[in-house]
Amino acid sequence: MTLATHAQRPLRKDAEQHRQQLLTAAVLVFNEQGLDASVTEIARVAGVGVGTLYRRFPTKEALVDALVREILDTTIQMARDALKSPGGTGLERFLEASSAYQAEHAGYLRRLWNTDHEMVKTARQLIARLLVDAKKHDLIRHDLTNTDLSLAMFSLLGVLEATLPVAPDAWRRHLDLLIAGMRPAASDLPHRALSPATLDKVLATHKASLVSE
Amino acid sequence: MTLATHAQRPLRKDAEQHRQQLLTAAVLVFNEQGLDASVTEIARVAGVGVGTLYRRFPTKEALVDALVREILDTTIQMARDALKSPGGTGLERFLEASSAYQAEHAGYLRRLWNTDHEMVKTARQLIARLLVDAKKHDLIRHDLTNTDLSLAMFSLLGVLEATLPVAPDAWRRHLDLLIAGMRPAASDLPHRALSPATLDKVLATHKASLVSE
DNA sequence: GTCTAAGCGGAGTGTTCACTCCGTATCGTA
DNA sequence: TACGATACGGAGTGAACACTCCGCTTAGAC
Repeated sequence: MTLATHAQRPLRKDAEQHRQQLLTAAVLVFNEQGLDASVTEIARVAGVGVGTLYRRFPTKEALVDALVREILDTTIQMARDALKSPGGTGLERFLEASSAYQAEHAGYLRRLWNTDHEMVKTARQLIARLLVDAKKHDLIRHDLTNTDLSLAMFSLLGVLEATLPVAPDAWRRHLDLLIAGMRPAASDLPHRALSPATLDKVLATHKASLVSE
Repeated sequence: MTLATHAQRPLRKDAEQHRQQLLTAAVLVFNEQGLDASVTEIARVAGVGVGTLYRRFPTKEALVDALVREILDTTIQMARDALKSPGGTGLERFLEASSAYQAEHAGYLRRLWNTDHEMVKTARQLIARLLVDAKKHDLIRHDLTNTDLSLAMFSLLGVLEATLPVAPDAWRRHLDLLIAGMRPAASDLPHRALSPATLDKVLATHKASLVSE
């Protein structure tokens, strides 16, 4: 939860506390109002001035980035934990746990998979291992790919964004459906999966469009 | 494609033409830049002044509404056509056809299911009939509900929004997965489906949040 | 051809943001 | 306790946007 990332010299005690208050407030406000929430509002909720916010985070973008790192951090940890699950059940565990966690941060989830950071690569590699493991135990159909799982994430995001305020658990039912579709079956899925290279391009482009607007 | 909706007295010939140009331009621009695209840009692409745009559509919201009606109109027609399909295959046909069509209007799809208009009710009733028919022929699992289909729509929207510019067909693969999950299976989906009433509330709230921001 | 209701363009208006600047306050060391 | 480095607040700035207003233009009825 603390997510250090201290650069060089540690912050003064009060400054560090304000930094934490800002991060907490940002989570709260973004979840309530979405990414369009104003920085002024975040500062207000945190109980500090906008000046303080901007001394700690040079742009609004940087603030969101810090939150995203925090999510990625937790997600990676969840994937690592899931790898210890017996009998190839790790993937399903991970999908459920990470969705539940992400449901609490849906306000800025779109930024999650669109960062260049090493962390995204790490997360995707871990998930790939979960998929291999699940296939090995015949819990998941063999024609399912890593890119399919990425699409499934976007799909859950779409459901989350639509339902969260009113039906905070609706994503569970949808995940049920997705997992049912992932089970081994007599015939392969009709269309070809996205290539990893294409998916990378998707993520890169998506990021660009989020920034430009 | 023409979507009359003339109020009382017909528009002057040039005015009607400008109206069409504006609608066409709006589709183009919203698809390229999303709903945040500026009204000025739409007018520019249409080759008219902003004044003209505002004489035809009193607010930006009204312009989007006109586009949404156009999509709903087509979607309803597709559902009607699908009902004529033999052997309970109508639902799958409809899901594919309407997704393909909606992929060309992804820029403002979020507004689709959030209008109060009679058309949404009509569309949902038709889709419900498609579902009943598919179940009758044992093509779709019996514990699947209408609200599940709505969630599936949001899910596809999430995929579309993320992939469209780079991989315009990615949604097909995801739809494959969804449909695979909808097939009859030995056990029911673990979690309970959303009630229709809750879904209605979801849509209403979603709309409100779109307007306020 | 004339006349007028209908339509037009785009500068202007008010508002909302992200972000900056600087006079003041506080931390923490000696 | 004193003092410099660090941090603070929030008014101010410029840009972007939705929407309005009004002097000019044009369609189309006679």
